Amino acid sequence: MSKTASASRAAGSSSEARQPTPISRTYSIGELAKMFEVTPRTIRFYEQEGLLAPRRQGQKRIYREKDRVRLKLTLRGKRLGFSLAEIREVVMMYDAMPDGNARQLKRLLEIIAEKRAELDRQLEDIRLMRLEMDDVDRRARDALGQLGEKG
Amino acid sequence: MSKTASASRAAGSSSEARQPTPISRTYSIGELAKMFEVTPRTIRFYEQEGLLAPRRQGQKRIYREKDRVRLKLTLRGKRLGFSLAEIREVVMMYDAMPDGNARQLKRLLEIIAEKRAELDRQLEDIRLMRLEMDDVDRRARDALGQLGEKG
DNA sequence: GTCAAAGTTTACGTTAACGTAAAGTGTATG
DNA sequence: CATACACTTTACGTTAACGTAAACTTTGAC
Repeated sequence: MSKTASASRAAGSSSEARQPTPISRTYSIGELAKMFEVTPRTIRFYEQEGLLAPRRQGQKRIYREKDRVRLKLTLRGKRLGFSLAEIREVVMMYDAMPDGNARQLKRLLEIIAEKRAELDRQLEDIRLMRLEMDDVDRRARDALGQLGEKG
Repeated sequence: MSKTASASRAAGSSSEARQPTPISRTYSIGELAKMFEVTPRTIRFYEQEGLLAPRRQGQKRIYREKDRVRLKLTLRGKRLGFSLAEIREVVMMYDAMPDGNARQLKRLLEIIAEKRAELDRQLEDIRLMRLEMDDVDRRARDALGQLGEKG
């Protein structure tokens, strides 16, 4: 939010040989960190908070596609102002889904509905804030114009 | 964000006599607090952080329309995940506008552009998150349906 | 083998945004 | 006049989300 992080668009070379299993490669913590512009510390912290659960190869953490996706979703949630606790709630429910009982599933639907309502509120907030910024923008340009004329 | 604050819709009695100056009434800190569902402490804190500057009547803080609007904007910014420092930046620039020099005005326009870009990123994040939630929702309902059939 | 790079654990530090408690002031009301 | 209520200042406490430092292991390169 306050990071001014310009989204890094890594240009993939289009001449890569098709992988046999293009979906199931793994990542080190450093790779993920660079990929998402966070520190390894952050990723370990998310694990500690129950948001990630990478395999181990000896001592080292091995991240799979699923982990990468989870990290992506987590960071997206963060950008939208959700707390890690809130994000975990959704993520864990989602994982518990396949064998979930009716009560759990209904709870999940409830949570989803809540989050959706919050997103809707955010959309409205964004809309209003944009209007205000348009106004400020216009005034500033006007003022600049005035300065130019009589300057 | 994590407050589950249901927006309180205060039903205004429609039989109030028309105020002579309907726009320039004042508010106590408690009134504003209730109005926006925050504590007085929060409002005082925002003042301390340079986001509000109410008049005083003796020792007591007197808030005017302008202050109320500022508080509203501040809370909106917060809901969108902006820090108080970021919010202050915009608000103070805005206030310095009328007599602003060209450099300040351009700086303001820059800030506005940055914030706008951030809002756009948020819109995209919301869009993606919604898609994912739609998916989770559908799966959960399917699973519930299955349980109902073979239950 | 050794050196650098990347990884690990443990633990204390930091910042933002308030919460909470104590102690005092002002005023309207029974 | 006493009491209740809303307000004030001062100051220490708390939580989330990491940062940072220290000390150690693993691993590929030379």
